Amino acid sequence: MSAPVSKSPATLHDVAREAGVSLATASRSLNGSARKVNESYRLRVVEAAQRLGYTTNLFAQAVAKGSTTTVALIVADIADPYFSSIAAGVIDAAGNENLVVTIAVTGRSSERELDTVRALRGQRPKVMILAGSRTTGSPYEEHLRAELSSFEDTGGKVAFISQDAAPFATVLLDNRGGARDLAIALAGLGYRRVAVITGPAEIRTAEERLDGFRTGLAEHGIPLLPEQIIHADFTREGGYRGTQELLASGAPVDLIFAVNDVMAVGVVSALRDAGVVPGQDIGVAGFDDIPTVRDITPALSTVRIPLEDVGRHALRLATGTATDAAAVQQAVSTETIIRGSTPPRDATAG
Amino acid sequence: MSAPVSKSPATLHDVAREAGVSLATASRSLNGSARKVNESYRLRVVEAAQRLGYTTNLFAQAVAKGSTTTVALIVADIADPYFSSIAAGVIDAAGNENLVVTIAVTGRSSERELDTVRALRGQRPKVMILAGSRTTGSPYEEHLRAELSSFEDTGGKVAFISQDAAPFATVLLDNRGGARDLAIALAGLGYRRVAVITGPAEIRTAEERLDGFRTGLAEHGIPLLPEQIIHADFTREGGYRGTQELLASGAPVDLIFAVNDVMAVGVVSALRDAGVVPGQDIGVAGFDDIPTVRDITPALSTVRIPLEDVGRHALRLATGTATDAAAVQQAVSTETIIRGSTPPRDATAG
DNA sequence: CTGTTAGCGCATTCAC
DNA sequence: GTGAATGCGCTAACAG
Repeated sequence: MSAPVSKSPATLHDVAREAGVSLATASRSLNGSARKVNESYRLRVVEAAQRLGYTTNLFAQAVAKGSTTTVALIVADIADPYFSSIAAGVIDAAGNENLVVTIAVTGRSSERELDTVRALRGQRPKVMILAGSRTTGSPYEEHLRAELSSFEDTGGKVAFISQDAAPFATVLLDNRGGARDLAIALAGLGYRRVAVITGPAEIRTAEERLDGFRTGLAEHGIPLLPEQIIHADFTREGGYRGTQELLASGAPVDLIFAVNDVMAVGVVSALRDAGVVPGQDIGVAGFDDIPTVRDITPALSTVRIPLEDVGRHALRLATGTATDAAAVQQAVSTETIIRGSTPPRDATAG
Repeated sequence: MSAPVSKSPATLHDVAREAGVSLATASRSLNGSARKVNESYRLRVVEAAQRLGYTTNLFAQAVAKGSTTTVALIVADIADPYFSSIAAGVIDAAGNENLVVTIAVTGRSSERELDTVRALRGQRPKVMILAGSRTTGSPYEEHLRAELSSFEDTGGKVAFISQDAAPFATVLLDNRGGARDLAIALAGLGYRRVAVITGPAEIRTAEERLDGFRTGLAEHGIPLLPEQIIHADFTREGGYRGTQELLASGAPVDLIFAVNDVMAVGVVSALRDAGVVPGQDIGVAGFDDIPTVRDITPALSTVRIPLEDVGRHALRLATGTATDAAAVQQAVSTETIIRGSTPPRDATAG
């Protein structure tokens, strides 16, 4: 017994024949164009298509029209809530414009990022959105820019999320300002001996947040010495290990700022595992306001970034749907959020 | 001054001309085929391509070959860690086979799911992976199956994640068995008065877990009465509200089982907000073992599903890369994980 | 092994 | 308005 022969999908040609009209008429009545086809014909075509289970072959359409309906999104790690929230926003906005989004991950490797961009160009996406944070000093950065420029030269559009990546469109995250505001708020709560757990030095987002935080502290006359800064992976594990390292050093601390929430979550767990009560013995703050930080104990103080909006923004910026037509950069406002992880210091300190 | 004219991307034709060879030779040396082209020619072609910044137009390639390198992944909500973890697995496995994955979200609407599948068919993906859990009694289910069957008839392959969706390939999640084992473990710890916060009745995953849990309890002679079962949204908020409802009812409970971790997280927060200490006053357990449940307090007891593996599995199942060639269904083993949210009852109860 | 030619499925310009 | 013919970028026979 032979397996059922796999028929190939119905083509526009089939539909036209079934409806007894020409290929051209079928095309016109099914897919856009300056519609000027007799309603009765149109109906017959639509019905024939229905009967045959016809679906436009987007690839073929793309080849014929020379343009696609694809947007490529490149993230470091889709399982990271930071990126998955942004992805949700991008996908949502894309849906509104009838665009399909393909997602690729780089695992935070600049090399893979470059490879990915190159591979994705084969898709001839209408736009490419790079959500990973930029690194400094990577030998691939330059090639990446070249690749992206070439992509734009050939009709594509790219949008970055994070820091300024001129000449490309960018949804600017105010890392410095947000961190500065947070530092000021925290200083106002009475924290004085702070440590920062940051990411690898090449990650610009980490550096900017560290820098902004330092600035804010300085405004309150609080120093941030090199030994109070610990570099670790930009992940939950990084935050965890960084905290262990900090604790081991015996440095007196009343506050730990982790440059992103995912790390901060690791900080909180590490503290607890070490018998230190987060929020009580030591304050903890993060950055991003990912969904889970409301649910850990104590709830985490952080800097809110409207992640989904950022994703939506990026897409609209790239497709030119953004209301602010001229804007090639859109800054997103951040908001300091104080929760239980950083109670007023004078009230809780021993 | 005029804006730079957007050149169109270099075509294979351009490359061939630049290299002084025929179109066919260029094609052969650049993209696969049974390679048998003179090395010196190949080199010239490759260099020319490099010089022109040529990238294969995957769309055109797809049209010509009649097959694509796309896999479509359909999830309820990409920002939900359950789905984003699965997505990470799918993307990872896809990368190994040089496949690009496009993601679409349904927001848990069967109607949108159907629409999405239809739309995605236009992409002529090699495989379609449906990760959302199935619903029962939806008028769209039938249409969905028809659409998917038609998709398979025309050469596509579909894979489901969750419950049996014959005749389609499925990565089977042992919801019943996992929940049963959990119930048994929990009963063994001394819990007796349990409540379950489950999802909408149409969601099969929720029903299966509820059912399995009930079975496990029954084996210990513990009943699960209707009034001890609360239906809520399949989300964090659902868990939160369901708990409020439960608390308001005044029913005496020593354990709450939420049918998924995301809901369980809501349960824990609701308890805490109500002044009830989770894990101490009332035990809490979930299902899935999403990453964050390790980091909430107390850490959540749950049933572990290797989410990323599930994603990888699904892809391999669909592409036929699965080692177990004959398998059209792959069951994934679950593991009961007891953490701080369900300490031995006799030791903690007042 | 290389070049020529004919499609792939669709959009579109051009006559009718 | 409608249909026939051409081309999009590429692959796959097909000859040389």
